[in-house]
Amino acid sequence: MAQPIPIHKHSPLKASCHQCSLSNLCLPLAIEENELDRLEDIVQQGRIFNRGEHIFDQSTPFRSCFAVKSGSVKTSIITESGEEQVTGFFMPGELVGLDSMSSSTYACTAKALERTSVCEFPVEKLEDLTGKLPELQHHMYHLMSQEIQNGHQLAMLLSKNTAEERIAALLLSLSSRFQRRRLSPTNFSLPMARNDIANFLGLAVETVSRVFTRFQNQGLIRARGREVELLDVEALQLVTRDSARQGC
Amino acid sequence: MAQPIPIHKHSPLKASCHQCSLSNLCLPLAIEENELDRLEDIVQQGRIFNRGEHIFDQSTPFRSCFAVKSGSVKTSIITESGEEQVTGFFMPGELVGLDSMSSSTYACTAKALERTSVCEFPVEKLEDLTGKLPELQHHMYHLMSQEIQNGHQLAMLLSKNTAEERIAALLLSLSSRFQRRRLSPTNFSLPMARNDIANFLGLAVETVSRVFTRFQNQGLIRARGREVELLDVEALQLVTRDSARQGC
DNA sequence: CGTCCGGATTGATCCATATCAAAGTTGTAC
DNA sequence: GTACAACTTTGATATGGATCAATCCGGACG
Repeated sequence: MAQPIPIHKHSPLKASCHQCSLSNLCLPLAIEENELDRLEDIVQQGRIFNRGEHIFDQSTPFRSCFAVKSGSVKTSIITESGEEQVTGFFMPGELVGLDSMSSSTYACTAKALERTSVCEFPVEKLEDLTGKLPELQHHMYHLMSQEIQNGHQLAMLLSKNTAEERIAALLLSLSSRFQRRRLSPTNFSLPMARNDIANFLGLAVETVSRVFTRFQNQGLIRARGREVELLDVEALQLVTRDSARQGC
Repeated sequence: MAQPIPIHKHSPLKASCHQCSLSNLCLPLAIEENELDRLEDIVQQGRIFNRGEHIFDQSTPFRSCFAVKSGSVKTSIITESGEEQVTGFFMPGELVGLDSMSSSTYACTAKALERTSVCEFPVEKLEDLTGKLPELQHHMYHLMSQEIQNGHQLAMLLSKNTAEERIAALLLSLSSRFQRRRLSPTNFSLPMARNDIANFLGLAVETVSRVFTRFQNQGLIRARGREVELLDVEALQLVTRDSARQGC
């Protein structure tokens, strides 16, 4: 019997960091061209997940970090009682799993929000490599530190800002992340449901919905379902700084 | 003219990680006895700050991480508008500044909550050293990852939990951190003001105060000013899991 | 082409916590 | 010991967003 060609699992198209369009965002960013092979030696490319599939969950033994190659990923913590707290959204070029480097199983659950492909970096090998490439080590510290800062930023949003401010901030964050990938910063499609936005921002779905329509009525955005157009970026930025204006 | 003896700055009592009582909590934790010298070579010990003094702020160029040796430290972000968001409290054995490793100036402001001494680890040297000691590198990843998780935990608390749950969680967190240092887990003195607690937990001071008295009336704690005694730890744990119970 | 179903929107009501206001308390400097 | 300043507590009121309850929409599928 002829084996069907195993598209994803066993054709690990080695050596494509070199030609990956995300090499200026992802880990290769920190590596000299001539050292890139060493990263390619440890990466497992091309794993694909359909919308809704888990890349890992809190019971999976922690082995690897994952770089999003295409699609998008939602991470969340599920409490004993089944409650979910969305902790982040990850877009192409971003690294998922850094929060788990202190645990034996993953610290969160990662789910593909759409058809998503990821590159897998086994941490043991990654740590070996960062021990040899100071630039890469530095970059890892950089990424982790940024993730800590993101957390603080989120905490700030949650504890001090109104629903409108939180949503404006999220839209602008997404916008700038699309822009980094040279996609339109004003015209994009949200990878996540209203529910996920609500959960992430500590709001009720209904509130998210209402704020979207309010923004729409004020001419700040145009939104139909997940399609969003930012009509007035400056005004949105003003919204996020409203808490600032209180002081004046 | 005889120079006065420069107590802190130039008598860097080299080599005291060896005999430091926190060596099982702090960075030495990850290092073999015989490699400990290499850490001591880069650490600057014994800097002392009085209550209210800044160890660094957001305009200070980022150079070093600081391990708390005694006392305690509050970190917070100050926004352009002067608003403060407390991002964490650090106790002896804990490392301050990990969130800044992606920036040229510190990402937050660190202030001594009481008379506090810290050990300074210049990051440049620290990165060199972690490149050579895989165990230490691993430990750095571990610490940073934990800080990310703390952030997620806090976000969860802020977005899903009531005032009582948040405060119970903080008390229990402090309790277990005192315990790690072999101090009483039920009888301690809060290093921070009600205001800082409120800010950290996204509450108004008045609410914090009210919850403290409510807990007291319920016989969960005894509190006079900053002195706290946890009378019923199990009940407090139940409080933090109240959100869980909703689901049953 | 209708039906069904999950997600999204809209409306009405309620509540936890903020906010405002005023004492009380503690520490500390003189 | 007195007095100021900073912190804490307590009370009364207001409100942003949660919650409850329909209804609406769009896409998958028979």
